[in-house]
Amino acid sequence: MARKPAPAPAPVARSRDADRSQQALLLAARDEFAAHGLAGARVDRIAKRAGLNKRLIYYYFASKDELFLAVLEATYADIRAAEQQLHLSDMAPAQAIRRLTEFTWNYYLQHPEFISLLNSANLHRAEHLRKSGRIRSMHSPLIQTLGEILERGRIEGSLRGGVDSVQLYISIAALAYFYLSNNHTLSAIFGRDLMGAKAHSERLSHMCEVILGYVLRD
Amino acid sequence: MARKPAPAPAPVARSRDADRSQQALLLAARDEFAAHGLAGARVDRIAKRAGLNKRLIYYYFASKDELFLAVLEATYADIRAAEQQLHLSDMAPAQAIRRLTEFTWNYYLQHPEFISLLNSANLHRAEHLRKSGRIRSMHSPLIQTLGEILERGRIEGSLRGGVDSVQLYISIAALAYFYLSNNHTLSAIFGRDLMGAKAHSERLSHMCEVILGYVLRD
DNA sequence: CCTATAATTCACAAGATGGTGAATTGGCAC
DNA sequence: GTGCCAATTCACCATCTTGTGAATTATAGG
Repeated sequence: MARKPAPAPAPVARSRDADRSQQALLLAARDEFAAHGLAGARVDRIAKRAGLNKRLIYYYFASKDELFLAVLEATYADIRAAEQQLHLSDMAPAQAIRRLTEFTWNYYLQHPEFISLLNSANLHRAEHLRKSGRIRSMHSPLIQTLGEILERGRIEGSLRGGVDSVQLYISIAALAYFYLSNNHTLSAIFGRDLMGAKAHSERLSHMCEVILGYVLRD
Repeated sequence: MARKPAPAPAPVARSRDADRSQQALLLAARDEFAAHGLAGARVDRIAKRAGLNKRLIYYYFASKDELFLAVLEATYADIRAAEQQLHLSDMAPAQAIRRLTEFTWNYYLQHPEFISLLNSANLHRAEHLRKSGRIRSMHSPLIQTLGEILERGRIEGSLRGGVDSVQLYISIAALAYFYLSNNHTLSAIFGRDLMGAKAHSERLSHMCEVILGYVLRD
């Protein structure tokens, strides 16, 4: 019955655990960077949020900027993993594009830190990303899949031809991202709540109409 | 020939000029905030860029945050002034919407600081704007104009019905804004230049196709 | 048990940063 | 020309911020 002590690393709770500490720092840093931007983020606050000594940030990540890069890498890894679950290639072309639109909207909605972090990365001209070989090798495979879907739809006659998959991908992302990223200024200007459940479902409907209205053959 | 000394304030170059100094600070601040964000911006650098003593920032604007607000207000005033020149009501509905799309694209393209400043404002949940009565009274009149255009098009049969003018306005802005705001991360991921002249004209074409494809009656 | 080393804590420094009180100077009205 | 006030300069501070050298402690392996 009783097995011998597992040779595989038994995840016994230790008071010292490098992996756990790094993960805690990464999570705390993600929240801090998302909330305040790179320059507004405070290293002390990250350590406090993680419940760890500030020195560990430099022990594991060397500097604030490298920690930021690590956060970005983890963030991209997360969305890529979620994209993997989509299986768009198994679906009818129009259906696949609707699915991608819905996925994009829901992912951004459920991961507001993703939007904020990307904004910070762009404020710094994506210099962190460009230095990261790890991210450059993480091109979204979605672009190729999307291209195949568009081609399939064109051949079978359900979709119009001449659609650039990169432009389309950017547009789908744009319609969701901008609404969520700029919701504070937009609702200040329009005096209209954009973040209620009803507003959200209306936005998604609108997005699908715009995107499908564009790709569907007349 | 020679007129008498103008009774109106002769804009003789004075070594001391409150208006000129405020304007210089505002411009320098706009560039600094756009380049580094609110937290990343340095008050000393703003003064230096303006060629003025740092103390003047506090003399005229009281604090870094109030200076940021002043920059936002000026920025909004600028785009509102540009929008005034559009005269969309004089045009055929479809033409007006194309015009608005082109205007939006070109304005963002020519005013990258606008994008960066809005991102900073949103990072701070637009708290600056919400405190500013001056901006809350600056609702974009474009929304109403756009609503009228959509209605006009629906009646004459050139445009489809059931289009929400706020959703449409946000979508037009989104397609331009996201592309330009996120161009660094996007081109890092896609390995494709997005900021060349050709890429720009392709993007504008795509935007018009998407928007017009949506509003035009089939 | 003991030891080597990885993980963590501690105390601190060097410089930057937003902000301010008080002195100074230039221009305008008389 | 002179006096007044706004515009500008000067010197300075208190605090915050990233980062580090060295000491300490837990843990795994022998």
